[in-house]
Amino acid sequence: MKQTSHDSCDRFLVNADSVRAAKRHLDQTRERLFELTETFRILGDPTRLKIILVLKEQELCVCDLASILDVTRSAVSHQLRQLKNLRLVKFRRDGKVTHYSLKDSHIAILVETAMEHIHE
Amino acid sequence: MKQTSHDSCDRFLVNADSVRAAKRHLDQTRERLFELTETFRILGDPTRLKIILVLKEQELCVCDLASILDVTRSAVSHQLRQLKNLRLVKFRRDGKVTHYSLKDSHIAILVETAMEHIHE
DNA sequence: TTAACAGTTGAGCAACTGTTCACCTGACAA
DNA sequence: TTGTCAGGTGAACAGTTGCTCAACTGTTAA
Repeated sequence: MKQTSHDSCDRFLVNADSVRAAKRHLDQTRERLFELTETFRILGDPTRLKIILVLKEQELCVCDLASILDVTRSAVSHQLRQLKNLRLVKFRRDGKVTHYSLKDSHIAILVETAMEHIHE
Repeated sequence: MKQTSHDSCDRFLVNADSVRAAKRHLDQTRERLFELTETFRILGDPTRLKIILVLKEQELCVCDLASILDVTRSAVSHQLRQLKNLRLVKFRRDGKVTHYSLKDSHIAILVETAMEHIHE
């Protein structure tokens, strides 16, 4: 059976109020929804999550991050750019070396909350 | 310049202790790290996150979810399977209709924590 | 100047992912 | 039985993504 994009069903009219309420509820959080998804998406990659986890403990340079995660400096740099774009990390130049650290504690708190709630 | 997989640099020996400590720290959370990443990855998709957000408020059937999210029932069903696999949602058959709801409050708390910490 | 090094960047590619489509199952009503 | 509806499923496709490679910038030391 062909399923249309709207995909309304016979039950639609029965639950019309609930559905409308849910649509309204989603619409109200629409602005925040994008950055919320982005934040989770960024943390949903093993390399990036590991970067956050180790930066949560100490400031580190790209070279050390590459050594710890066992990937190339290039790979780390690419991922750090994404973390910079989302303003999750900050950096400090010191001669040839660039030291990275978490921009604020919000992301660390989020990861810790997730860890607490995962092994239920 | 060729970057090896291990990508050790001259600074390696200087920070050897920090690097080793970070590696140990990562290794200790290794078991939990997979499910942690999976949880964030699942929430990092707009369709799945919206499903969680509306199920947080009320129990809903596939048909209504499709109507609310404006996608096909098939798309909703595919995503619900992933949420079932991660044990984030539960369902209740009632004749032809399957009602979905959140399995427990952990995921809702996690999403709420994220919302609080995002618009800092 | 020159060489070495830390880090960045864009292109390319292989792997993954979310959606749609078509078809199927199971429940219910006629 | 037959038709209809809610929902599930696999194949296929288009779009995305994370990595590697090669080349580049900027800094430091010889």
